[in-house]
Amino acid sequence: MPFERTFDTLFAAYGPQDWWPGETPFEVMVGAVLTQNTAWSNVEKAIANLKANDSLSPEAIVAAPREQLAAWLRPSGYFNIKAERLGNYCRWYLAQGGYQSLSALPTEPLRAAVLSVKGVGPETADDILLYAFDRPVFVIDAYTRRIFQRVGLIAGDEPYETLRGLFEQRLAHRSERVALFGEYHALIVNHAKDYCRKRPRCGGCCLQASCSVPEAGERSGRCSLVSE
DNA sequence: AACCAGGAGACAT
DNA sequence: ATGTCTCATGGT
Repeated sequence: MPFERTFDTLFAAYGPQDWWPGETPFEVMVGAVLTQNTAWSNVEKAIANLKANDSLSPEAIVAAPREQLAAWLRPSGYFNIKAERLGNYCRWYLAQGGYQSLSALPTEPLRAAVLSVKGVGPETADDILLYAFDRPVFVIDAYTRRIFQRVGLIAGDEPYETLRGLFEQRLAHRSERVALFGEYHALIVNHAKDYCRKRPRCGGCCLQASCSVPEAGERSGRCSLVSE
């Protein structure tokens, strides 16, 4: 059960992550779009701008002029593209009748619907499904590919859907899958932030026996999550 | 001062 | 199906 053992290793090292950062489902959705290829610290500033202008709602975002929205989103980078994508998402979201209405859909149809929004790809969609709609989908990001490639469990270049299916099936027997998947993805990202990013190019994979997650305060260990 | 961050779409091959 | 380019701010 390598997939479960990896989770146990990370959980033992870091404990519960209590993700996603965001006070409401809608804030989670906004964060999911804004964090595309972007550091979360930058996303926080953009969300703070929306809040400061009482515009963290689909209605306000749809009503805002593109220029205004782009200005608010500026700290999160790609602000013109993200203003467009966030606008697309909010118009779709309102047209579908909002959270309650969407919640009535089964997981796969809901996922297909979210994916139909231009600017929402598989990872963003799964962030939204998992953390805003509490659906048991496994999020595959660049870190996940890198870690499990180095552990030797995947090739690393499989299509997104292939990996999502693999992870979900290897963990299909577990209960509380929404909580498990949510913690798992959070732990992987946290591992990259709090450990790997501080030790770039250390030469191996942190999750192998020869490169285990160190005890708190320990400085040794090897990791190449941030690599080449 | 390069490097890269919790990707996705357009386009060519 | 599979590569390459673009988009952009901010921290290390």
